[in-house]
Amino acid sequence: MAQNKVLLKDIANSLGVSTTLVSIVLNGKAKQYRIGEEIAQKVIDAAMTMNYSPNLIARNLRGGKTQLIGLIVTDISNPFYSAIARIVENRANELGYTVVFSSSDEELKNTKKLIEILLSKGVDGLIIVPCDGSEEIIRELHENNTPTVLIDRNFPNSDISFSCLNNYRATELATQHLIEEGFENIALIGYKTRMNHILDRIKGYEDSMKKAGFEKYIHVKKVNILNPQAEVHSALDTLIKKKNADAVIFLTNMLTVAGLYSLNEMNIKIPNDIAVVGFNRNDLFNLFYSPITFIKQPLEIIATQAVNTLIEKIKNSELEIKSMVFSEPQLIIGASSKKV
Amino acid sequence: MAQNKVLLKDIANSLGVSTTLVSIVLNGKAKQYRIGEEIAQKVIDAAMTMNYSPNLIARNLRGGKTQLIGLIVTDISNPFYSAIARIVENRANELGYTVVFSSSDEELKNTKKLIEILLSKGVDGLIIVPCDGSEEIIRELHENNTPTVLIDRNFPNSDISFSCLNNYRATELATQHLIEEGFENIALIGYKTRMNHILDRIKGYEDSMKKAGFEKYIHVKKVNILNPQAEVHSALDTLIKKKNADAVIFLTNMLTVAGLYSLNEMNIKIPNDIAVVGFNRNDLFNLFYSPITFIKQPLEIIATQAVNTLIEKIKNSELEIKSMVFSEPQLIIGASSKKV
DNA sequence: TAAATATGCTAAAACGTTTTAGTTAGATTT
DNA sequence: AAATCTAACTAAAACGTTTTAGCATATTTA
Repeated sequence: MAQNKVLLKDIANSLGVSTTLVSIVLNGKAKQYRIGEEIAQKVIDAAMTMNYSPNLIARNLRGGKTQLIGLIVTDISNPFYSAIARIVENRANELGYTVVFSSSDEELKNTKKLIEILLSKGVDGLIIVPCDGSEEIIRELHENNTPTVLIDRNFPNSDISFSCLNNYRATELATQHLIEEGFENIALIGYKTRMNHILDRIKGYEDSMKKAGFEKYIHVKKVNILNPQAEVHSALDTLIKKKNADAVIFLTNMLTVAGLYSLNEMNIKIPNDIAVVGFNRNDLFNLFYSPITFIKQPLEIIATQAVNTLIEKIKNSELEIKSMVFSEPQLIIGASSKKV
Repeated sequence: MAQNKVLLKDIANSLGVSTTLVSIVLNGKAKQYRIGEEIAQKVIDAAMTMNYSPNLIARNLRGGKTQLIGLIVTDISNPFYSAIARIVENRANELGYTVVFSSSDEELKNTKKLIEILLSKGVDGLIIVPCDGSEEIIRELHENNTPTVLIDRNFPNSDISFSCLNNYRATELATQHLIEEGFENIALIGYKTRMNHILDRIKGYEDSMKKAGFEKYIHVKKVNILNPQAEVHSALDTLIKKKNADAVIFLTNMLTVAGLYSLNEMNIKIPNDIAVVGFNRNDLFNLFYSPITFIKQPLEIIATQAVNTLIEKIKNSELEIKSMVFSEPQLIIGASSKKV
C-alpha cells in the first residue's frame, strides 16, 4: 500500500520536537507529562492537518491494544447469528472497536483454532458462542486473563461472563401457552448436546408439563446439531404416528425451519394435524400458510450487553468483572398454535 | 494476557544459535540461506516440542502485512450478505487470512468511514459491496494501490476488479421463462439507484420484453433501497390494479420478501392473480404456499473468486492484476411462475 | 600459491509505536 | 550560596519479528 502514511516522526520533525512528545500529546497524556499547552495544541493541529492515524500494529506490538474484538459464532450465515453479528458490530463501532468474525461450525477443534488465530491477530477480547465441549479451553482463556464473554449460551457454575436468554422461561412460556390452548400431548425437538441453553429449554418444558399433570406426554427428541434435517424428519414421523403428539416445540430457529420442511413434505397440516411453536423470528414464519407462533429473544439487548461487558473487561483488566445476564423471552403468537 | 509465549529467542537460546537462523529455518528459507541440514532439523524439532507459534503482530510490523482482509457489505444481517460472508470467511481462512467485517447500510458516508477504519486496522486488502456514489472513493483506494475487489456489484468502464453475477443474463432468463409460460404483462420491481447491477437487470428484462414484442407491457418500478416495504406495497398495488400485470420479477432477495409480504397482505394469490419470480434463494421460497421461482446466483463461485483475486493482488502488489468476472445465473423453477 | 568463490552462520537494523529514565534550565527552599 | 524542586522536554529501550550486510572458514579456480 503506497499509503504514504504519516508517522509520529513526521509530525515531530515538522514541529522540531521529539516523537515522544507527539505520542504523549496524541494519547491525551499531555497534562500528566507536563507538556506545555501551546506546543500540545500545535501537535494536535499538525496531526489533524497532516491527517495522522496511528499504526495500530506498532501500537499493539508495544503492548497496547488493537481495538479489535473477535466474534466466534457457530455459523455467520445462520440468520440468527448474523443478526447478532450486526448488533455486535454496531455497538462495537459505537465504542471505537472493530469486529473480526469467524464460524466454528459447532466443532471444538475449530473453536480452539479460531481462538488461537484471533489472539494471534491481537484481538483485545472475544465474544464466543461456545460449542459443546469448549468449556475447558474457554476457562483457560479466562484464566489467562483474556477478556471473554459468552453469548447465546452459558456454562453453569462458571466464572465466565455471559449474556443470554432466560432459556428456562422461554419454553415455560411456550409450553404453558400450548396447554392453555388445550393441547396435551406436547412434544419437543432439541439437540443432542450437553450445552446448558438446550438443557434449560428442555427443563422449562418438562417442568411445565409436570406442573400440568402431563408427565406421560413428555416426549423429548434430540437430533444431531450438524445437519439436523434427516433426524428431524424421522423424529416428527415418530412423534406424530407413534406418540400421537398434538403439538411440537422446536428449540432453535434451524430446527423450526427443518421441522416445517419435513411437515410440508409429509403433508401434515399446521395446526390441524399438529400445532407448532418455533424459536427466533424468521421471515418465513409470517408468510407460512399458518403464521408460526415463536419465542422471541431480545437480541438487541443480549448482543449489546455482551459487547458492553467485554469492553468493560478490556478497559479494566485489573478488575474481576463478572457479568451474568439472562434476558427475558417473549412469545409471539401466530396461528400455528391455535386449537382448531 | 499471561500467555507465556515461546519466542524465537527462546528456541535460539535453547540451541545456542541466533534468532536469525531460527527465523530463516522456520520460514522455510533454510536452503536459500544455506543453513546446514542438521541444525535446520534441530530448529524445526525444537519449535515443535516447544510449541512455538509466531507473533503475527511483530511479523506484520516488520513486513507491513496483517493477513487481515476487510469485508464491507451493506448489511451483515441480510441473509444474502451473510451467506457471502461465510464463503469469504472460509476461503480466506484456507489461504491463511482472517476477515474483519462491517456494514455500510448503503450509505456513502459509512462506506467512507469504514474504509478508513479498516485501513487503520492494517487490513491487507478490501472486498467491498459498493453503494451508490462510492465509485470515486473506491477509485482513490485503487489508485493508492490498496488491493480492492468489488463483489456483487461492479462499476462499468473502471479498472477495479470485481466478481459478480451476469445480471443481464439473470433477468433475461427470468423474463424469457415467464414469456414461455405464457405471461405477457410482466412487470419489474427494482431499486432507485445508479448502480450497475440493478441497471443491468433492468436492461435484461427490457430487452427480453422488446424481443418478444411486449414493449407496451414494460413496467419498471423503482423503490427506495432503504426500507423498501412501503414503496413495494404501493408499486404492487399500482401494477396489479392499474397496469393489469400478470407477472412480476423482483430484483433482489429483500424486494422479493417485501413483495411476498405485500401480496399476502393484499390477499393476492400466486400464481393465480399474479406470477412471481424472485432473486436469490431463501428458506421462505420453498415453504411458501406456492414455491417461488427464483434466480439463483452461484454464490460459492462469486465469493471464492473475489477472495482469490484479492489475495493474488495482495501477494503481487507490483503486478497490475485486473480480474472482471461475471458468473452465470440459474433459474430455479417453482410453482409461482406457472400459468394456471 | 594467491585470488576468488562457496558455505554456514550472526550482529544489527528495521518496522512505528509507547514508556522509562533521564536531562536541562529555571524557580524555590534551606 | 548550595541544595532541592519543578516544568518541559528528549534519548533510548522495548515489543518480536525479518532482512541486510557481513564475517569466518573451507574450497575451488587461475
